[in-house]
Amino acid sequence: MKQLDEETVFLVSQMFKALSDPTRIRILHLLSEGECSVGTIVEQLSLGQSTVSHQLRFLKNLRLVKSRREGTSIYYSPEDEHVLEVLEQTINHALHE
Amino acid sequence: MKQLDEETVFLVSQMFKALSDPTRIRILHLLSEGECSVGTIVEQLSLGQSTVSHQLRFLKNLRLVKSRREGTSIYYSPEDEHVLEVLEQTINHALHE
DNA sequence: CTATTATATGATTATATGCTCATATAATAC
DNA sequence: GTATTATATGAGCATATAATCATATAATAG
Repeated sequence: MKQLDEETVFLVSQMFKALSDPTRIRILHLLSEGECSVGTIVEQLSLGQSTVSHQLRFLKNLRLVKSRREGTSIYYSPEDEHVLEVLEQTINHALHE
Repeated sequence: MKQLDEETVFLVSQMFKALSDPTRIRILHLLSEGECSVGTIVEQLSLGQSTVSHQLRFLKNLRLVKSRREGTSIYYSPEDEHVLEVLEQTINHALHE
């Protein structure tokens, strides 16, 4: 794997950009423990509703989370196993250093 | 591992921020194949000398690379095995999808 | 000492990012 | 239909980021 083509580098950078923001890290980490409605995320993480919605849209555009509607609530859960693994791996690494 | 403390989240976000920029990804990937002088990086990746120096400083501050001087040249190499693993893992993931 | 080569640094600028506020949409209850 | 609840979206703003340019530093050659 000598030279990286531009598209690959861009894709990889996008993946890591998703994980480079504290708010998104906290949301993904929470979702790694199980599906949550937007409201639950807002409560659990003490974030603004708008902030959470914006970040969820960001994560959904990258296909890192998926959602389903149930009545007036929308439930989110992780969609990309690899990214979740990398996140949890790195959290453990940070915790045990 | 229920709640993440603020410092851990910040550390993790910093790690991923380092990997979230195409230029830094290309530099780290190149270094993963072996030690390089600044000039070599500039040539191999067709980047500005100043750009490379700035990004190397960024990576060095996060202890992701180390350097040694040899005459007027300075040679850089990766320092954090874990981050390098995560990077190569994700590059492979991106390539094979 | 001066000149040359390699690298680092500071300032500037353009763009990207993330939050907040206000408003819009969607589903349900009445 | 209106009211309520849950979520999404657009605009604005403040801050962060990354590239470029010019200049500074460090090591060596002469």
